[in-house]
Amino acid sequence: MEDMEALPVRFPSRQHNHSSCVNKLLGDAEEECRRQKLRFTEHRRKVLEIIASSHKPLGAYDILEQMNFSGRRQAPVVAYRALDFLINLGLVHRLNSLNAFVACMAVGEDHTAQFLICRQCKNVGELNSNRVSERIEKDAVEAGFQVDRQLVEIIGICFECAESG
Amino acid sequence: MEDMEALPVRFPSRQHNHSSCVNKLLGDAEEECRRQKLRFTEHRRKVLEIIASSHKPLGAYDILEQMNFSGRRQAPVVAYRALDFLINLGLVHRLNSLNAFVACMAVGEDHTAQFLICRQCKNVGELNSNRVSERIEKDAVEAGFQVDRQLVEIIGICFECAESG
DNA sequence: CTTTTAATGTAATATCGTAACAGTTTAACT
DNA sequence: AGTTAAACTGTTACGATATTACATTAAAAG
Repeated sequence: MEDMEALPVRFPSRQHNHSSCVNKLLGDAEEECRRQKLRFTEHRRKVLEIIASSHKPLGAYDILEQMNFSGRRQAPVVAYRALDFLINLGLVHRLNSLNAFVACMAVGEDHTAQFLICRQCKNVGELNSNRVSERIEKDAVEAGFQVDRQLVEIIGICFECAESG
Repeated sequence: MEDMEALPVRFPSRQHNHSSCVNKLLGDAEEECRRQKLRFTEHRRKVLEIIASSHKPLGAYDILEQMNFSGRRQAPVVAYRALDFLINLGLVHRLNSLNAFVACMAVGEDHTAQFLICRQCKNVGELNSNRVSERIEKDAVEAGFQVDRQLVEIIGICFECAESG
């Protein structure tokens, strides 16, 4: 028997308002850092803000370009350090097939994620299907493998691009 | 009701014989190229041979190191060109989380693959679970996404490593 | 046997990511 | 407050991964 619950999925629609995403995410980050007694420093805030302002994945060097605080160019390591922190907190995800980063769309929900990458508009959505993650877990175990982590990236065409040809 | 067929999975055991893998794969490659009227050149053969001789994923530069034909070092692009060719033929897979390449273990079976990456011994196995790929396909479609390609990498501990501590 | 297509050789360069280490800030503890 | 330990930052240098561009050669198709 199929599970009939609605499938949690977030795919950014074309005209949706980024600034509310950004604010929500910054708020979540602050709260999470307070809870875990971690420091939400300027670099970290800035990087999160940059990533959250785009639903297209950004490379580390794209992010760097937007970090020129006082005309001064930051060293790559600055971006990577902030990214590592944000990824560990679960606020940012890394897309391995693109060497790029996106903001998490389901912060704090203790979710597994599968990424939906539209090869036309380049937007990235997040599918949070427990059915998928459980299926992978079960089959891996059946094959004698102990799973730590799943990386699932799905390349294709999003709803809006399919409609508009 | 669950599908009770055996789950196709290939994980290289520690003492298995590489040279038979290599020979099988080279044979498959030749046949496939004949069928598709493609050229199985020296570079391509050599790269496939190198990759097939290892069940640990190899980086492009690892492969290059083993391509020094006449003491002469090849340019990176030589390896990448051969890799592209072999990947398109389905003889080699790319592991995005490692920037590395492994030989396909199920050539010609028209399979989808999920990769099992042991973080201890670094060996990589191939799980060919239609249940997984169909679950992903279904859920993505339900989420309004048209799937072209799935990239699934599973990080964990393989059977042999789990046993031997 | 010539035309066209595919593959190679070669150099240069772009892109992505990390190591190492000195200096500074912050938190925690007398 | 003053001291210590831990975390963060600044800076330089470098390593690893991957692609572009273009001239040349080899193979297949006509």
